[in-house]
Amino acid sequence: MAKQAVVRQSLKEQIENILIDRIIEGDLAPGDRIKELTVAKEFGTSQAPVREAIRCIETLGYVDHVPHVGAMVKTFDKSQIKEAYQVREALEIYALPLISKGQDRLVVELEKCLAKMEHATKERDNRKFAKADNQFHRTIVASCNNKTMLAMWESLKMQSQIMSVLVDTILSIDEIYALHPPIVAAIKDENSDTVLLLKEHYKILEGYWESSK
Amino acid sequence: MAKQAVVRQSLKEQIENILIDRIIEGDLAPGDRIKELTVAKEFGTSQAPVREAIRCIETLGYVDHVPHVGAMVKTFDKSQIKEAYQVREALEIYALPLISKGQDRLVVELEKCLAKMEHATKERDNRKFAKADNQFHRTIVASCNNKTMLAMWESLKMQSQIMSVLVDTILSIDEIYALHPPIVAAIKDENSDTVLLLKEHYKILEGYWESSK
DNA sequence: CACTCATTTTTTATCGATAATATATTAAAC
DNA sequence: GTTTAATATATTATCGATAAAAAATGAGTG
Repeated sequence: MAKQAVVRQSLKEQIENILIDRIIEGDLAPGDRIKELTVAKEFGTSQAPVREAIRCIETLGYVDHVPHVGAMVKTFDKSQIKEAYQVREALEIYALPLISKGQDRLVVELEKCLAKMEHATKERDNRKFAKADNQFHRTIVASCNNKTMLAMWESLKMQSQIMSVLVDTILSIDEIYALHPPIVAAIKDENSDTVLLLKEHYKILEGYWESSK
Repeated sequence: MAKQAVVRQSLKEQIENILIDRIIEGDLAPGDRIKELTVAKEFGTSQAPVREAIRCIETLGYVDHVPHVGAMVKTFDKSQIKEAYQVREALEIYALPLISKGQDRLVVELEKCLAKMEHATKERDNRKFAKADNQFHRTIVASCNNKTMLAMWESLKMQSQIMSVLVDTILSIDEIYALHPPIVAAIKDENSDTVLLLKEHYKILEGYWESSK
Protein backbone atom coordinates (compact mmCIF):
# COMPACT_ATOMS: atom_id res chain seq x y z
CA MET A 1 0.00 0.00 0.00
CA ALA A 2 1.26 3.38 -0.92
CA LYS A 3 2.31 5.42 2.04
CA GLN A 4 -0.18 8.16 2.68
CA ALA A 5 2.07 11.09 3.31
CA VAL A 6 0.55 13.34 5.93
CA VAL A 7 1.49 16.74 4.69
CA ARG A 8 2.11 19.08 7.52
CA GLN A 9 3.28 22.30 6.04
CA SER A 10 4.12 25.25 8.20
CA LEU A 11 2.08 28.37 7.71
CA LYS A 12 5.13 30.09 6.32
CA GLU A 13 5.58 27.40 3.69
CA GLN A 14 1.96 27.42 2.66
CA ILE A 15 1.84 31.17 2.41
CA GLU A 16 5.08 31.22 0.47
CA ASN A 17 3.76 28.75 -2.08
CA ILE A 18 0.49 30.56 -2.45
CA LEU A 19 2.19 33.89 -2.98
CA ILE A 20 4.57 32.44 -5.55
CA ASP A 21 1.65 30.86 -7.36
CA ARG A 22 -0.17 34.15 -7.43
CA ILE A 23 2.84 35.89 -8.87
CA ILE A 24 3.48 33.20 -11.46
CA GLU A 25 -0.15 33.05 -12.42
CA GLY A 26 -0.35 36.79 -12.71
CA ASP A 27 -2.91 37.29 -9.94
CA LEU A 28 -0.28 39.47 -8.38
CA ALA A 29 1.00 41.70 -11.12
CA PRO A 30 4.42 43.33 -11.26
CA GLY A 31 4.36 46.44 -9.13
CA ASP A 32 1.63 45.19 -6.80
CA ARG A 33 2.34 45.67 -3.14
CA ILE A 34 2.17 42.81 -0.72
CA LYS A 35 1.19 44.04 2.72
CA GLU A 36 2.02 41.76 5.59
CA LEU A 37 -0.99 42.35 7.75
CA THR A 38 -3.38 42.22 4.83
CA VAL A 39 -2.10 38.79 3.87
CA ALA A 40 -2.09 37.72 7.50
CA LYS A 41 -5.69 38.76 7.86
CA GLU A 42 -6.64 36.92 4.70
CA PHE A 43 -5.22 33.65 6.00
CA GLY A 44 -6.13 34.27 9.59
CA THR A 45 -2.59 34.11 10.82
CA SER A 46 -0.32 36.52 12.58
CA GLN A 47 2.19 38.71 10.85
CA ALA A 48 5.21 36.53 11.57
CA PRO A 49 4.78 33.64 9.13
CA VAL A 50 3.72 36.05 6.40
CA ARG A 51 6.85 38.10 6.96
CA GLU A 52 9.03 35.04 6.71
CA ALA A 53 7.30 33.93 3.54
CA ILE A 54 7.75 37.34 1.97
CA ARG A 55 11.41 37.50 2.88
CA CYS A 56 11.94 34.12 1.30
CA ILE A 57 10.25 35.01 -1.94
CA GLU A 58 12.36 38.13 -1.81
CA THR A 59 15.51 36.01 -1.70
CA LEU A 60 14.06 33.95 -4.51
CA GLY A 61 13.80 37.13 -6.51
CA TYR A 62 10.06 37.44 -6.89
CA VAL A 63 9.66 40.70 -5.04
CA ASP A 64 11.61 43.83 -4.34
CA HIS A 65 11.81 45.02 -0.81
CA VAL A 66 12.34 48.52 0.50
CA PRO A 67 13.10 48.77 4.20
CA HIS A 68 10.19 50.09 6.25
CA VAL A 69 8.11 50.40 3.13
CA GLY A 70 7.41 46.89 2.04
CA ALA A 71 7.49 44.37 -0.72
CA MET A 72 6.25 44.72 -4.24
CA VAL A 73 6.17 42.22 -7.04
CA LYS A 74 9.23 42.66 -9.15
CA THR A 75 8.91 44.41 -12.43
CA PHE A 76 11.02 42.85 -15.11
CA ASP A 77 12.26 44.95 -17.92
CA LYS A 78 13.36 43.54 -21.23
CA SER A 79 17.02 43.48 -20.29
CA GLN A 80 16.33 41.29 -17.30
CA ILE A 81 14.34 38.85 -19.37
CA LYS A 82 17.14 38.84 -21.86
CA GLU A 83 19.59 38.06 -19.09
CA ALA A 84 17.49 35.20 -17.85
CA TYR A 85 17.29 33.73 -21.32
CA GLN A 86 21.03 33.92 -21.70
CA VAL A 87 21.42 31.89 -18.54
CA ARG A 88 18.88 29.38 -19.78
CA GLU A 89 20.82 29.15 -23.00
CA ALA A 90 24.10 28.65 -21.19
CA LEU A 91 22.74 25.80 -19.11
CA GLU A 92 20.96 24.11 -21.98
CA ILE A 93 23.98 24.37 -24.23
CA TYR A 94 25.96 22.63 -21.55
CA ALA A 95 23.37 19.93 -20.99
CA LEU A 96 22.59 19.09 -24.57
CA PRO A 97 25.88 17.48 -25.64
CA LEU A 98 25.78 15.31 -22.53
CA ILE A 99 22.75 13.57 -23.91
CA SER A 100 24.33 10.41 -25.09
CA LYS A 101 23.03 8.41 -27.97
CA GLY A 102 20.26 5.98 -27.31
CA GLN A 103 18.53 8.11 -24.71
CA ASP A 104 15.24 6.84 -25.98
CA ARG A 105 13.27 7.82 -22.94
CA LEU A 106 14.43 11.37 -23.23
CA VAL A 107 13.50 11.58 -26.88
CA VAL A 108 10.09 10.21 -26.07
CA GLU A 109 9.71 12.85 -23.39
CA LEU A 110 10.71 15.62 -25.75
CA GLU A 111 8.35 14.36 -28.41
CA LYS A 112 5.53 14.45 -25.91
CA CYS A 113 6.33 18.10 -25.30
CA LEU A 114 6.42 18.72 -29.02
CA ALA A 115 2.97 17.21 -29.36
CA LYS A 116 1.62 19.38 -26.60
CA MET A 117 3.17 22.45 -28.15
CA GLU A 118 1.75 21.63 -31.54
CA HIS A 119 -1.66 21.08 -30.06
CA ALA A 120 -1.52 24.37 -28.18
CA THR A 121 -0.39 26.10 -31.34
CA LYS A 122 -3.40 24.88 -33.24
CA GLU A 123 -5.69 25.89 -30.40
CA ARG A 124 -3.84 29.18 -30.09
CA ASP A 125 -3.67 28.61 -26.36
CA ASN A 126 -0.67 30.70 -25.38
CA ARG A 127 -0.57 29.68 -21.77
CA LYS A 128 -0.65 26.00 -22.61
CA PHE A 129 2.00 26.54 -25.23
CA ALA A 130 4.28 28.33 -22.81
CA LYS A 131 3.88 25.50 -20.34
CA ALA A 132 4.80 22.84 -22.89
CA ASP A 133 7.68 24.95 -24.15
CA ASN A 134 9.02 25.26 -20.62
CA GLN A 135 8.69 21.55 -20.12
CA PHE A 136 10.63 20.91 -23.31
CA HIS A 137 13.57 22.98 -22.21
CA ARG A 138 13.39 21.74 -18.66
CA THR A 139 13.66 18.20 -19.94
CA ILE A 140 16.88 19.04 -21.69
CA VAL A 141 18.42 20.50 -18.55
CA ALA A 142 17.10 17.66 -16.42
CA SER A 143 18.70 15.12 -18.71
CA CYS A 144 22.17 15.72 -17.34
CA ASN A 145 21.19 14.63 -13.84
CA ASN A 146 22.51 17.71 -12.14
CA LYS A 147 20.04 18.81 -9.51
CA THR A 148 21.91 22.01 -8.80
CA MET A 149 21.71 22.98 -12.43
CA LEU A 150 18.07 22.10 -12.70
CA ALA A 151 17.27 24.14 -9.61
CA MET A 152 19.02 27.13 -11.14
CA TRP A 153 17.18 26.73 -14.38
CA GLU A 154 13.92 26.54 -12.51
CA SER A 155 14.67 29.61 -10.50
CA LEU A 156 14.28 31.51 -13.75
CA LYS A 157 10.71 30.40 -14.26
CA MET A 158 9.48 33.78 -13.13
CA GLN A 159 11.12 35.50 -16.03
CA SER A 160 10.12 32.72 -18.36
CA GLN A 161 6.56 33.19 -17.28
CA ILE A 162 6.74 36.88 -18.03
CA MET A 163 8.12 35.95 -21.39
CA SER A 164 5.22 33.69 -22.07
CA VAL A 165 2.93 36.66 -21.79
CA LEU A 166 4.69 38.16 -24.76
CA VAL A 167 4.16 35.07 -26.87
CA ASP A 168 1.99 35.78 -29.85
CA THR A 169 2.18 39.51 -29.35
CA ILE A 170 5.81 40.15 -30.06
CA LEU A 171 6.51 36.60 -31.04
CA SER A 172 4.53 34.35 -33.28
CA ILE A 173 3.63 31.13 -31.55
CA ASP A 174 4.01 29.19 -34.80
CA GLU A 175 7.49 30.42 -35.41
CA ILE A 176 8.58 29.54 -31.89
CA TYR A 177 7.14 26.10 -32.26
CA ALA A 178 9.01 25.56 -35.49
CA LEU A 179 12.32 25.95 -33.70
CA HIS A 180 11.87 22.81 -31.64
CA PRO A 181 11.27 19.76 -33.85
CA PRO A 182 14.67 20.13 -35.55
CA ILE A 183 16.36 19.89 -32.17
CA VAL A 184 14.71 16.60 -31.40
CA ALA A 185 15.49 15.37 -34.87
CA ALA A 186 19.13 16.28 -34.38
CA ILE A 187 19.30 14.40 -31.09
CA LYS A 188 17.98 11.32 -32.84
CA ASP A 189 20.30 11.75 -35.79
CA GLU A 190 23.52 11.74 -33.75
CA ASN A 191 25.50 13.36 -36.52
CA SER A 192 23.77 16.71 -36.43
CA ASP A 193 24.98 19.54 -34.27
CA THR A 194 22.31 19.93 -31.64
CA VAL A 195 24.00 22.84 -29.91
CA LEU A 196 24.03 24.85 -33.08
CA LEU A 197 20.28 24.46 -33.42
CA LEU A 198 19.73 25.43 -29.82
CA LYS A 199 21.86 28.53 -30.22
CA GLU A 200 19.85 29.37 -33.30
CA HIS A 201 16.68 29.00 -31.24
CA TYR A 202 17.83 31.51 -28.68
CA LYS A 203 19.27 33.84 -31.25
CA ILE A 204 15.90 34.12 -32.89
CA LEU A 205 14.12 34.75 -29.60
CA GLU A 206 16.61 37.45 -28.77
CA GLY A 207 16.16 38.97 -32.17
CA TYR A 208 12.48 39.38 -31.54
CA TRP A 209 12.66 41.47 -28.45
CA GLU A 210 15.65 43.40 -29.63
CA SER A 211 13.52 44.53 -32.56
CA SER A 212 10.60 45.50 -30.37
CA LYS A 213 12.23 47.94 -28.02
CA MET B 1 32.40 66.01 -0.52
CA ALA B 2 31.56 62.37 -0.72
CA LYS B 3 28.24 61.58 0.78
CA GLN B 4 28.63 59.79 4.05
CA ALA B 5 26.20 56.97 3.69
CA VAL B 6 24.55 56.25 6.96
CA VAL B 7 24.24 52.52 6.93
CA ARG B 8 21.07 51.46 8.58
CA GLN B 9 20.77 47.75 8.21
CA SER B 10 17.95 45.87 9.76
CA LEU B 11 18.84 43.35 12.41
CA LYS B 12 17.74 40.58 10.09
CA GLU B 13 20.12 41.76 7.40
CA GLN B 14 23.05 42.13 9.76
CA ILE B 15 22.49 38.73 11.28
CA GLU B 16 22.10 37.17 7.85
CA ASN B 17 25.40 38.60 6.67
CA ILE B 18 27.22 37.56 9.80
CA LEU B 19 25.91 34.02 9.58
CA ILE B 20 26.84 33.73 5.93
CA ASP B 21 30.30 35.01 6.71
CA ARG B 22 30.71 32.47 9.44
CA ILE B 23 29.69 29.67 7.13
CA ILE B 24 31.93 30.82 4.32
CA GLU B 25 34.84 31.35 6.64
CA GLY B 26 34.35 27.98 8.19
CA ASP B 27 33.60 29.24 11.69
CA LEU B 28 30.35 27.40 11.28
CA ALA B 29 31.24 24.01 9.91
CA PRO B 30 28.99 21.75 7.87
CA GLY B 31 26.66 19.91 10.20
CA ASP B 32 26.74 22.58 12.88
CA ARG B 33 23.39 23.52 14.24
CA ILE B 34 22.20 27.08 14.34
CA LYS B 35 19.83 27.63 17.23
CA GLU B 36 17.60 30.62 16.99
CA LEU B 37 17.54 31.67 20.61
CA THR B 38 21.25 31.10 21.05
CA VAL B 39 22.00 33.46 18.18
CA ALA B 40 19.38 35.89 19.42
CA LYS B 41 20.99 35.92 22.84
CA GLU B 42 24.42 36.46 21.34
CA PHE B 43 23.30 39.55 19.49
CA GLY B 44 20.89 40.72 22.16
CA THR B 45 17.88 40.58 19.88
CA SER B 46 14.66 38.68 19.94
CA GLN B 47 14.05 35.47 18.07
CA ALA B 48 12.20 37.04 15.15
CA PRO B 49 14.99 38.68 13.15
CA VAL B 50 17.21 35.65 13.70
CA ARG B 51 14.49 33.40 12.36
CA GLU B 52 14.08 35.52 9.28
CA ALA B 53 17.81 35.56 8.67
CA ILE B 54 18.03 31.80 8.99
CA ARG B 55 15.15 31.24 6.63
CA CYS B 56 16.80 33.45 4.07
CA ILE B 57 20.12 31.68 4.24
CA GLU B 58 18.09 28.54 3.94
CA THR B 59 16.64 29.67 0.60
CA LEU B 60 20.12 30.72 -0.37
CA GLY B 61 21.17 27.13 0.20
CA TYR B 62 23.57 27.54 3.07
CA VAL B 63 21.65 25.51 5.61
CA ASP B 64 19.27 22.62 5.71
CA HIS B 65 16.14 22.98 7.69
CA VAL B 66 14.03 20.32 9.34
CA PRO B 67 10.64 21.45 10.59
CA HIS B 68 10.47 21.78 14.35
CA VAL B 69 14.06 20.68 14.65
CA GLY B 70 16.05 23.51 13.22
CA ALA B 71 18.73 24.56 10.83
CA MET B 72 22.13 23.05 10.29
CA VAL B 73 24.91 24.10 8.02
CA LYS B 74 24.67 22.15 4.82
CA THR B 75 27.01 19.29 4.31
CA PHE B 76 28.18 18.93 0.77
CA ASP B 77 29.17 15.62 -0.60
CA LYS B 78 31.42 15.22 -3.58
CA SER B 79 28.59 14.83 -6.03
CA GLN B 80 27.11 18.17 -5.02
CA ILE B 81 30.44 19.90 -5.42
CA LYS B 82 30.78 18.25 -8.79
CA GLU B 83 27.36 19.55 -9.75
CA ALA B 84 28.23 23.06 -8.70
CA TYR B 85 31.39 22.98 -10.75
CA GLN B 86 29.48 21.82 -13.78
CA VAL B 87 27.22 24.83 -13.44
CA ARG B 88 30.23 27.10 -13.07
CA GLU B 89 31.69 25.55 -16.18
CA ALA B 90 28.45 26.01 -18.12
CA LEU B 91 28.24 29.69 -17.25
CA GLU B 92 31.90 30.40 -17.90
CA ILE B 93 31.86 28.56 -21.20
CA TYR B 94 28.97 30.78 -22.22
CA ALA B 95 30.64 33.95 -21.04
CA LEU B 96 34.09 33.41 -22.43
CA PRO B 97 33.35 33.67 -26.16
CA LEU B 98 31.45 36.89 -25.55
CA ILE B 99 34.68 38.51 -24.51
CA SER B 100 35.38 40.48 -27.61
CA LYS B 101 38.85 41.32 -28.73
CA GLY B 102 40.45 44.37 -27.28
CA GLN B 103 38.96 43.94 -23.83
CA ASP B 104 42.16 45.29 -22.36
CA ARG B 105 40.70 46.12 -19.01
CA LEU B 106 39.48 42.60 -18.60
CA VAL B 107 42.83 41.11 -19.48
CA VAL B 108 44.47 43.42 -16.98
CA GLU B 109 42.02 42.27 -14.36
CA LEU B 110 42.67 38.62 -15.10
CA GLU B 111 46.41 39.15 -15.01
CA LYS B 112 46.06 40.73 -11.59
CA CYS B 113 44.32 37.58 -10.45
CA LEU B 114 47.05 35.46 -11.99
CA ALA B 115 49.65 37.43 -10.06
CA LYS B 116 47.78 36.94 -6.82
CA MET B 117 47.43 33.25 -7.50
CA GLU B 118 51.09 32.88 -8.30
CA HIS B 119 52.03 34.74 -5.16
CA ALA B 120 49.76 32.56 -3.05
CA THR B 121 51.19 29.49 -4.69
CA LYS B 122 54.71 30.45 -3.69
CA GLU B 123 53.60 31.21 -0.17
CA ARG B 124 51.55 28.03 -0.13
CA ASP B 125 48.63 30.06 1.23
CA ASN B 126 45.67 27.94 0.19
CA ARG B 127 42.99 30.29 1.36
CA LYS B 128 44.50 33.23 -0.45
CA PHE B 129 44.90 31.09 -3.54
CA ALA B 130 41.28 29.99 -3.47
CA LYS B 131 40.22 33.60 -3.17
CA ALA B 132 42.28 34.71 -6.17
CA ASP B 133 41.13 31.69 -8.15
CA ASN B 134 37.52 32.56 -7.44
CA GLN B 135 38.14 36.14 -8.46
CA PHE B 136 39.63 34.95 -11.72
CA HIS B 137 36.61 32.93 -12.68
CA ARG B 138 34.21 35.53 -11.39
CA THR B 139 35.84 38.09 -13.66
CA ILE B 140 35.15 35.90 -16.66
CA VAL B 141 31.49 35.58 -15.79
CA ALA B 142 31.21 39.25 -14.93
CA SER B 143 32.62 40.20 -18.31
CA CYS B 144 29.41 39.47 -20.13
CA ASN B 145 27.47 42.09 -18.18
CA ASN B 146 24.69 39.78 -17.17
CA LYS B 147 23.82 40.43 -13.56
CA THR B 148 21.48 37.48 -13.38
CA MET B 149 24.21 35.17 -14.52
CA LEU B 150 26.74 36.65 -12.14
CA ALA B 151 24.33 36.30 -9.24
CA MET B 152 23.85 32.65 -10.09
CA TRP B 153 27.55 32.04 -10.33
CA GLU B 154 28.03 33.70 -6.98
CA SER B 155 25.33 31.63 -5.36
CA LEU B 156 27.70 28.72 -5.78
CA LYS B 157 30.43 30.30 -3.72
CA MET B 158 29.51 28.09 -0.81
CA GLN B 159 30.43 24.98 -2.73
CA SER B 160 33.48 26.66 -4.18
CA GLN B 161 34.60 27.48 -0.69
CA ILE B 162 34.29 23.86 0.34
CA MET B 163 36.30 22.98 -2.69
CA SER B 164 39.05 25.32 -1.64
CA VAL B 165 39.48 23.29 1.48
CA LEU B 166 40.48 20.39 -0.67
CA VAL B 167 43.11 22.36 -2.49
CA ASP B 168 46.57 21.00 -1.88
CA THR B 169 45.26 17.85 -0.26
CA ILE B 170 43.53 16.18 -3.14
CA LEU B 171 44.66 18.77 -5.61
CA SER B 172 48.07 20.29 -6.05
CA ILE B 173 47.92 24.04 -5.88
CA ASP B 174 50.68 24.35 -8.48
CA GLU B 175 48.85 22.24 -10.98
CA ILE B 176 45.67 24.23 -10.56
CA TYR B 177 47.55 27.44 -11.02
CA ALA B 178 49.12 26.18 -14.22
CA LEU B 179 45.71 25.85 -15.83
CA HIS B 180 45.04 29.57 -15.79
CA PRO B 181 47.78 31.49 -17.61
CA PRO B 182 47.07 29.70 -20.90
CA ILE B 183 43.49 30.92 -20.76
CA VAL B 184 44.57 34.54 -20.47
CA ALA B 185 47.11 34.02 -23.20
CA ALA B 186 44.42 32.61 -25.44
CA ILE B 187 42.16 35.59 -24.82
CA LYS B 188 44.97 37.90 -25.87
CA ASP B 189 45.86 35.78 -28.88
CA GLU B 190 42.37 35.91 -30.44
CA ASN B 191 43.05 32.93 -32.64
CA SER B 192 43.24 30.38 -29.86
CA ASP B 193 40.21 28.50 -28.65
CA THR B 194 39.61 29.82 -25.16
CA VAL B 195 36.64 27.59 -24.49
CA LEU B 196 38.66 24.49 -25.17
CA LEU B 197 41.18 25.51 -22.54
CA LEU B 198 38.48 26.27 -20.03
CA LYS B 199 36.88 22.90 -20.63
CA GLU B 200 40.27 21.34 -20.13
CA HIS B 201 40.58 23.22 -16.84
CA TYR B 202 37.35 21.79 -15.51
CA LYS B 203 38.01 18.34 -16.88
CA ILE B 204 41.22 18.16 -14.89
CA LEU B 205 39.53 19.36 -11.72
CA GLU B 206 36.84 16.77 -12.16
CA GLY B 207 39.44 14.11 -12.76
CA TYR B 208 41.01 14.85 -9.42
CA TRP B 209 38.03 14.24 -7.25
CA GLU B 210 36.80 11.37 -9.36
CA SER B 211 40.05 9.65 -8.57
CA SER B 212 39.79 10.35 -4.86
CA LYS B 213 36.48 8.77 -4.07
C1' DC C 1 -0.40 79.43 -4.70
C1' DA C 2 3.59 77.00 -3.38
C1' DC C 3 6.34 75.63 0.46
C1' DT C 4 7.61 74.18 5.02
C1' DC C 5 6.81 71.97 9.15
C1' DA C 6 4.12 69.56 12.44
C1' DT C 7 0.65 65.85 12.90
C1' DT C 8 -1.63 61.78 11.83
C1' DT C 9 -1.89 57.44 9.67
C1' DT C 10 -0.10 53.39 7.68
C1' DT C 11 3.02 49.82 7.58
C1' DT C 12 7.11 47.55 8.73
C1' DA C 13 10.44 45.92 12.42
C1' DT C 14 11.07 44.03 16.65
C1' DC C 15 9.83 42.24 21.01
C1' DG C 16 8.35 38.98 24.78
C1' DA C 17 5.37 35.26 25.68
C1' DT C 18 2.93 31.05 24.60
C1' DA C 19 1.75 26.87 21.90
C1' DA C 20 3.23 23.02 19.30
C1' DT C 21 6.46 19.68 18.16
C1' DA C 22 10.39 16.69 18.41
C1' DT C 23 13.95 14.68 21.12
C1' DA C 24 15.87 12.87 25.39
C1' DT C 25 15.09 10.74 29.76
C1' DT C 26 13.18 7.93 32.91
C1' DA C 27 10.11 4.39 34.62
C1' DA C 28 7.44 0.34 34.03
C1' DA C 29 6.31 -4.07 32.04
C1' DC C 30 7.30 -8.31 30.19
C1' DG D 1 17.71 -6.81 29.50
C1' DT D 2 15.02 -5.04 25.99
C1' DT D 3 10.97 -2.84 24.68
C1' DT D 4 7.20 0.19 25.45
C1' DA D 5 4.96 4.03 27.54
C1' DA D 6 5.02 8.32 30.15
C1' DT D 7 7.30 12.33 31.32
C1' DA D 8 10.43 16.07 30.97
C1' DT D 9 13.18 19.14 28.27
C1' DA D 10 14.73 21.75 24.44
C1' DT D 11 13.63 24.13 20.44
C1' DT D 12 10.89 25.75 16.84
C1' DA D 13 6.43 27.93 15.29
C1' DT D 14 3.20 31.19 16.06
C1' DC D 15 0.89 34.82 18.35
C1' DG D 16 -0.44 39.58 19.94
C1' DA D 17 1.40 43.89 21.18
C1' DT D 18 4.59 47.68 20.87
C1' DA D 19 8.25 50.54 18.73
C1' DA D 20 10.14 52.68 14.81
C1' DA D 21 10.01 54.44 10.42
C1' DA D 22 7.95 56.24 6.24
C1' DA D 23 4.24 58.32 3.81
C1' DA D 24 0.15 61.05 3.73
C1' DT D 25 -2.32 64.83 5.45
C1' DG D 26 -3.17 69.37 6.69
C1' DA D 27 -2.28 73.91 8.86
C1' DG D 28 0.27 77.85 8.73
C1' DT D 29 3.39 81.18 6.39
C1' DG D 30 5.67 83.77 2.77
